[in-house]
Amino acid sequence: MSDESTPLAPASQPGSVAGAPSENPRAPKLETLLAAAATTFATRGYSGTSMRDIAHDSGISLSGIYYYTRGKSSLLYEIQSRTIDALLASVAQALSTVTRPLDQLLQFVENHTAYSNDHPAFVRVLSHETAPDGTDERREAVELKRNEYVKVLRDILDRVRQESSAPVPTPFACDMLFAMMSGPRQWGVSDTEFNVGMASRLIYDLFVRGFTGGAAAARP
Amino acid sequence: MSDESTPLAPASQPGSVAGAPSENPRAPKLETLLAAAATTFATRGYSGTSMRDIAHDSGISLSGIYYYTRGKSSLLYEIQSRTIDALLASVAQALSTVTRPLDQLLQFVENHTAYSNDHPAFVRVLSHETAPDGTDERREAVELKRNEYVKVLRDILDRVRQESSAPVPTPFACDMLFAMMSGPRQWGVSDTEFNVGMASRLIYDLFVRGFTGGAAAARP
DNA sequence: ATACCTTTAGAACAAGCGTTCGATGGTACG
DNA sequence: CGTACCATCGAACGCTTGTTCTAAAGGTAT
Repeated sequence: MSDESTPLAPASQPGSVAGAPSENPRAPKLETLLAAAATTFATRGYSGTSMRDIAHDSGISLSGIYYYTRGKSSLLYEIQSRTIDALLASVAQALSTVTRPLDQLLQFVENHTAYSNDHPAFVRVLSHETAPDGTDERREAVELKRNEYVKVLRDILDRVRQESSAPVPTPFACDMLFAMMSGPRQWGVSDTEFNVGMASRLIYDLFVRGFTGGAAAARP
Repeated sequence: MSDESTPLAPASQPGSVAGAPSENPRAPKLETLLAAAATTFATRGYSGTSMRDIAHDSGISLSGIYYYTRGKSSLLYEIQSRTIDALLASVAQALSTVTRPLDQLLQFVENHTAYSNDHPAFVRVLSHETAPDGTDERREAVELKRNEYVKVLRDILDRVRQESSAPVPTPFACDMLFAMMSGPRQWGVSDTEFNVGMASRLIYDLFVRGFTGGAAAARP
């Protein structure tokens, strides 16, 4: 059913870290293309974005895009896949430095908020957009890894709950926290701008005080 | 510039309340149409929804739609306009019953959560979708009323803050609370299903305990 | 039966869509 | 110089889009 004619690129790590570019010569332009596509997807939505829009925004000609990617839905998949991979990797590294549940929670919040602040378009596309093309094992793969990411937070919350006998059920609290962290804001875009550290600390404080019975605080 | 040839309908109240249908004879079918459009917009997105999709889902023929509405973007505007009007009306009524800030906050949360639960598609379209057609005074009208709705909550939070000397800035807290209330959840759809009252109470408790220093509770 | 108004739907339109094709210029190596 | 390969692009394809046109069916009053 599926034609895997062009190998097209094994895909390096997503975090836009300058690693070893010698492996795939056309990787850097792919990166540019994905960044432009992510921005346009994030602002206009997947269905609201045409390939001509992406061509215009990326500076690559319409037909030139197909030299780097297999099509529109592949662009979306690549963006989502790289983003969730990067989130999983960076949160794993962040969590390895602390052990106490509340400290791990703070690490998770800070890591997620920071990444969302650094790559807003990518995170927005990951959490808000979905390919309507349907029958795809690739979408399921992204879904799987996203559940993995959610499970990391849920496990942390479970441990926090055991320590402090929190009254709010864990899955529900998990949803609430993700909702708080998933900027940009939908309703009343607050004119006051915070730096990333301030915002993540506010979210952490607000949530932990509400989740546990008021006994907050964590200091690594 | 704008052609207002067809009067088309002064539009009754949105809450799908059976009032006096004698005023506009084609109102009931318009209601059906809007409901179908809202559901499809909510699931497939505005750009991802074709007029043929709406025709199929509503049971009205493609060209028949244009007898009831002026076009696709008018459908979106009508949905959003009616929804924000209904939200403003119902929250005004709910707030008139109580005076203490914390009680008003609880009323707001319960009202918004209940309405979102009763008309999920409409609220989702209101908060997530935007007409890309651009130059429209109608979009600005919706935006204005939405800001009005946000201001209601912000004012309540200001009063709560004055009473309890909360450490979190009000606009930020307002965004957080809206994020918590704006279901359906984006990340890890919690398998546990609550009834509406339980969910709104959980959100209220979680938020108030985090916003104020832990002194929660309100009982009307 | 005639005239009129409301409501519906099939057919068609131009514009825009994702995607493909063939051709072009540019290096690298014989 | 010639050949092969890589990167790139304009033009075009078939299809879907939102919208309009035209005609006809159903109902009621004359």
